[in-house]
Amino acid sequence: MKRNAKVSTAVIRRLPRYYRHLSELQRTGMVRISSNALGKSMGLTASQIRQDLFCFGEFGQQGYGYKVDSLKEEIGEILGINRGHTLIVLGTGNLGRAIIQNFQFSSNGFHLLAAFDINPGVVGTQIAGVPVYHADELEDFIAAHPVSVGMLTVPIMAAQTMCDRLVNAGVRGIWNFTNHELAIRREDVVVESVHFSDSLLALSYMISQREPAAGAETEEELE
Amino acid sequence: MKRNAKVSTAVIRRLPRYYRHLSELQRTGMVRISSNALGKSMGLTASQIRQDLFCFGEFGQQGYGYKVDSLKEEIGEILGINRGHTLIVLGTGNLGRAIIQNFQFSSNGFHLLAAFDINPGVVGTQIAGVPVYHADELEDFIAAHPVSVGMLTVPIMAAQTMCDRLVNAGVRGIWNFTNHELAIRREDVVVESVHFSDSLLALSYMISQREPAAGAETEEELE
DNA sequence: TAGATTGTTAATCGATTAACAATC
DNA sequence: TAGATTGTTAATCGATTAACAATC
Repeated sequence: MKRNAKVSTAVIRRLPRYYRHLSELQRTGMVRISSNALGKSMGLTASQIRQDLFCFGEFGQQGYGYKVDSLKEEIGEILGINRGHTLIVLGTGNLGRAIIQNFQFSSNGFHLLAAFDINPGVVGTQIAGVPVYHADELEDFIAAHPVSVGMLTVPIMAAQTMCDRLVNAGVRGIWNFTNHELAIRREDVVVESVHFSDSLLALSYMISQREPAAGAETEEELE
Repeated sequence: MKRNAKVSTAVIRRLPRYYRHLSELQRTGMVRISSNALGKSMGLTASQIRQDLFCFGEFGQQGYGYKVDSLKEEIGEILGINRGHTLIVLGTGNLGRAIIQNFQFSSNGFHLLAAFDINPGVVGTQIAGVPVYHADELEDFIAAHPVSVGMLTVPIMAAQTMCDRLVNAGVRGIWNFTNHELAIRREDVVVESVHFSDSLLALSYMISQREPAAGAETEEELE
């Protein structure tokens, strides 16, 4: 991979893992690490790590390795953690509420501005300090506050409509937790989906591989 | 990819997407589909789809394409949806509760048996009809009921301990929602992690690419 | 039958790994 | 200095795409 060439999604998907592992190393007080040691702890080759970093610049020192602190900072910079990104939540059902209450938006570089819902029982309240507005106010809010990302935790029936409204209002990205495959026309808006069911089905496949096939016990009779 | 050769993770990750798209097509009443049309709707090439399916067998008819119903069934079979997999939930905080209440376990081939917690306020209650037991009872429960997968929605501090207990008790897979990178010794136990922060950081990277760099507006002054 | 589309092999492309000079 | 480890190019490996005979 030549530097400045288009970075592959494989590399992009590893960047947050690097960031997470480096944060962990930092917490344990480790000051420096070699590509070899980092690779071993992450299940990657040293070569791959150096190749990945090579896409973005030079972050190490020959004969020494990488300073944990500064490599973490650099990767955070690449990921856009210091860009002041903002986020709003669409849908404060169980999942939306759970993520608002538990997820560390700020340590991932996002400022959670507000949530939106249509349920009169929650509109006007706060969830973990985050104000909940009526969905009717969405466009006005975005016009008044720059919003980088809209997080979708609405019922699947409302997903595409709310997505369209977010895109039209000018958000840069959609963080989609619904099971709907969102259709986006604009080239400059990115969708990132968290599909729980894809994840569980992949796990289902993997554990099924080491099991006797369903109904295999009857094979004996057939022989 | 030769048939019966080891199936790559890239293929495994696409299988649930096929399943999801075929379910969607089925819902819209579509009876047959060609690899070409399916590819177009999923953003894949027809070649890739046929190559993927070739790993597992022959599911289409020359000159006709694939029957949506039966291809969905076949892929479900490959994913292990009909194997009677079972699941328990560890940790009934916001996230655990949200997933218990919202996620369609049964349509993904899993039977949700029970949840476990240590909070006296929830132990002994039910969540969406699922009984909540004390974590102390975990091993006894698994000994009495075959459990395929343990879902981890515990606080990060408890993640590794509960993971170890699940593995020792004999589960086949861990569905990990904590931010902890679980260490597993046994070769025959699979971990599948849903890392919200990896997902959001990847999105952060993608939206940052099309923005002026942070502080770019000062460059003018430097020239 | 003719047209369409699969199953499957071969070709291409891209990602990972290996190698090593540069250098701390 | 000698040893270690990076940055970077080259080699290898694997995944995707192309091609086409088989056949519905």
